[in-house]
This record gives sequence, C-alpha cells and structure tokens, in this order.
Amino acid sequence: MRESDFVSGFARGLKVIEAFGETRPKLTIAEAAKLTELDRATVRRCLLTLADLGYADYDGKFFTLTPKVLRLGHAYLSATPLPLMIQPYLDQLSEKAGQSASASVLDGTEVVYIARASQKRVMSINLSPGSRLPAYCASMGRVLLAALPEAEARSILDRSELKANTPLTKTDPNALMEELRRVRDQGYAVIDQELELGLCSIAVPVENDRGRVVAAINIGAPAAHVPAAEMAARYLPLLKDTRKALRLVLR
Amino acid sequence: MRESDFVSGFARGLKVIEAFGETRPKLTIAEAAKLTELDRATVRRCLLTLADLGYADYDGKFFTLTPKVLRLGHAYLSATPLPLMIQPYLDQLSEKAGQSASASVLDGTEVVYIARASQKRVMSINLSPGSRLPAYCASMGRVLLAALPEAEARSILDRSELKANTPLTKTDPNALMEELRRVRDQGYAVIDQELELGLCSIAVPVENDRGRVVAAINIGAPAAHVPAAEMAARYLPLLKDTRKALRLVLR
DNA sequence: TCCATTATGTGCGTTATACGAACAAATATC
DNA sequence: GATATTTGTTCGTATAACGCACATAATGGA
Repeated sequence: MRESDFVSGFARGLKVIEAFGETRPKLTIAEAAKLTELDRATVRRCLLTLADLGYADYDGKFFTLTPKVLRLGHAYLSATPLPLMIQPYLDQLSEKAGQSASASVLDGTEVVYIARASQKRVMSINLSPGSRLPAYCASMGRVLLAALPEAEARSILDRSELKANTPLTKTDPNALMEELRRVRDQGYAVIDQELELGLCSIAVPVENDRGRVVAAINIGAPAAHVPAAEMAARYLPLLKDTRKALRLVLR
Repeated sequence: MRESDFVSGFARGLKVIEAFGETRPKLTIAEAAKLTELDRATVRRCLLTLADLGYADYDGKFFTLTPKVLRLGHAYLSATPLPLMIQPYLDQLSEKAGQSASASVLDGTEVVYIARASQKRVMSINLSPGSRLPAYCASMGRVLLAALPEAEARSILDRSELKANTPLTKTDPNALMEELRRVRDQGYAVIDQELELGLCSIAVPVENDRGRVVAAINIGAPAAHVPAAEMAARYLPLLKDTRKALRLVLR
C-alpha cells in the first residue's frame, strides 16, 4: 500500500471513538486529546463530526457516545458468518451444561467475545459480544494462543502486560509457553481463578472444515460450584461434541 | 459548528464501515463505492486504511471486517452506564419470567438493543446488543415512540418504511398514532406477531430518577406458548417491578 | 477576590487528502 | 475470441485538514 492510500483523518477519528471506555464515559476535548495523543484542534474536529453524524452527543462541555456507534460493531457481527453460525450451538451448549458459554477470537493480545449464551450471571464481570479479556489468563485465550506458531504466541505474550489478577494468575512467560504446549497436547485449557477469584473456565478450539482454528468456545463456572479439577470431567465431552458439530458447518 | 469543523474523511470512513452488513459480509471496492455513493478512489483509500489499522482484511479482491471493529461498539457499551446498570435487572427479569428480556433505546426510526438476557432462543431472529428493529412494529419501539411529543413520533413514522412483516402488522400511520396514544395511556405496549409470526412481546418504558424515559424493556414469548391476550396478565407485574427498581438507580 | 492554571475556540500558513478523469486490468457478453 | 463493460489503480490539481499560535473563557486554590 502506498502511503498516500492512507486516510489519516479517518484513522484519527477511529482512535477518538476508542478513547471512550469503561472509566471514561464522557470526555472533554482536552481529555480526548490527551488519551489519543492527537492535537486538540484535530480531536475537536473529530468529536464535532461524530456529534454532527449522531454518533455522539455534546452538551457544550462533555462528549458522550450514542447508541448509533453500535452500528459499527454490528456491521461486523451481522456481516460475519462466524458469530451467527456459532450462536445456536452455544445456546444448546449453555443449556446442557447449565452454565454460561461463550465464543471468542483473538485480536492482538486480547480475546474478543463474538457470541455468548449466559445462564444467570453470578460473576462480577459482565461480558457481551465485543468484550475483551487478556489472552494469557483466559481459557479461550490459552487455546487460541496454543493454536499459533510458538514464535507468534511468544511475541503476543511479550507484548502482553502480564499482571497477576489473582494470586493464582500465571505471569511468567516461560511457564505460560509451557502451559500452551500442554494445552496444545491435551486439546483444551482450564483456567482456575486466574482472572477472577471464584471463577473457573474450560475452553476448546473450534476449527473450520479445513482444520484451521477460527475461534474458541468455553464454559465458565463458579469455583465454589465446580472445582477446576472437575471442569474437564464435567464439560469436556459437551465442548468436544459442540466442536465436532461446528467443524462440519464452518467453511 | 462551522463547516470547517467537519472531518469529511472521517465521516466517509464511518459510512464505509456501515456499508458492511448482514447481506454483504464481504465487499469489493466497487460494491462499497455503490453502497456509500462515494467515489471509488475515496472508498479504496478508506478500505485500505481500515485494513492497515487491522479493522479489515483484504485478500486482493474482497474486504471483510475483523473483530477489531467490535472495539468501536464496545466503546459505547462499556462507556455508557445505562446498559451496564440495566443488565443485572434484565437477568433477574428474564429468569423470573422464564422468557427472554431485552432493553433498547431509540435511534432514528429504529430501536437498538443495548442489553439482553436470553432464555433458550426459539425465534428465528437472533438479537444481540447492537441489533436493530424498526420502531413502529416492535413493542419497545411503541413505548419509546409513545414517550415522545406527538409531532416527533409522527415525524419518525413518516420517515419509517411501514411494511407489513406479517398479516398482523399495523402499517397505517394514523392507526399507529392512535395505538401510541393507547400505549401512552396504559403504560405498556403489546405486540402480537407484527414482526414475526409466532412472536409476541410486551414492553414498558424505563425512566430515570427525574422521570425522563431513557430506555424500554420488554419480554418476548412464543405466541403458541403465551397468547398476546395473556402477555399483560403474566408479565406486566414483573416488568413494572423492574421498571420501579430501575427508576431508583438510574440517574 | 485575585491570580495561576487549564480548557476551549479561531485564524492562518503548510501539508496532505479528495476529486475526477484517464488508463490498465479483469470480467462479462455475444 | 473479439468487444463491451465493469473494476482497480494512478496522477495532477483544487481543496480541505492539520497543527501551531494566539485569544478567550472557565476552573480552582491561596
């Protein structure tokens, strides 16, 4: 691609949208400028453009995003066959297991939820399509990383901020690489409260009909109810059934 | 806003993202140009920019969106208190009712789902946060329209493509305005298979602590299981409880 | 209350982008 | 297989965005 084929105004605007987030639901021009490291004048133009198009509201001081921005994410969810095809299988899986089931893909150092079937939510984390978790400490992240060439997985770990969310979180890159090898061998990953105390999960990779790993699915359960050691015995057969079924329908 | 404070390159790019959708998961440059009514050269630059930033893939012929675009929609979902605050109440509601429960807001002529708690999915429609339905024939759309000044509601109806999804769909603007008045009076809306045969739903408005309508919540059920005439008797008390609880926590 | 600090809005020269047409390449049509 | 037709790409030029600098307004302490 030639350099002249890059629309920097567009790229800057997208950066501005992403500046909004959990801890910053409303932004002033100056705040957005700091977060995006763009010039204030530029950010101001982007924000006013967003407001003009109806993607943002402006009260003269703060900008907030409007539900219209969901159109952008929805463009992916409805345009991509993967989430749509996986959803019914996830529903079945979740019902049979009596626990929440999710599907995700890898994006950089994070897993992105693309579909979810939730039973009553007991956990503090609120996950929905578009939610992100660090790959290194999530069950689906582990199987997705394990599906990559070692060098690539290593590179992602190196770029990850390996912090201990709980006392049980594995944060040593070498230990994690070792774990990835185990995951690759056994074909599934179990997480024992590495992300949040009280939460266990088990994930398997999902392949398309050509055998390429295109996503991961998992089941999450409260540790108090299902100890990590029991996860595989309880849910692995269900997960494997779902995986097999999906492999036949995913092109 | 001065005209010079509008970044047209940004606006064009957003338009290009929205060109992707259910029936068009992959687009060529020419297709995207037609859909957006932009110059081919301009669209090409936008698409190449998206690809460069990782929001799209390009195989030399087709562009497809990547999960990274979910970041944009997620910026809204996680930035806005409304979906996060409503979700747990929706979960409770769904569990008590034994049916799917959803929350939505109005965006133009459509309702946008901002949260959803689904029981086993029996319907053909697959709804998730970001999903859109025409307001005129959806239960949440009716209560949201009913909450607007008459002239505004009328203007939205006039801009809507009032098509009969089923033989039961109300499509006459005057009849719809009459229905909105009834909805406003009784405080809820029931839809009897106007969107899809076999699907009934009931919705109530949700107000914040200052009494402003900020969203709608609904319960959907298969008509075979719960006839429209029974919806109110079965679910209205639950919906009203939820509404009352939400009113206290939404600022 | 005043002053220091920080945020917002505007004008302008420089730089980069969009436009439209023209060309090249690939498809479709007969 | 030759001719239309559509699609992708390139290029020069008019134009619009950028970012700096300055002016103005809002905020927060002493």
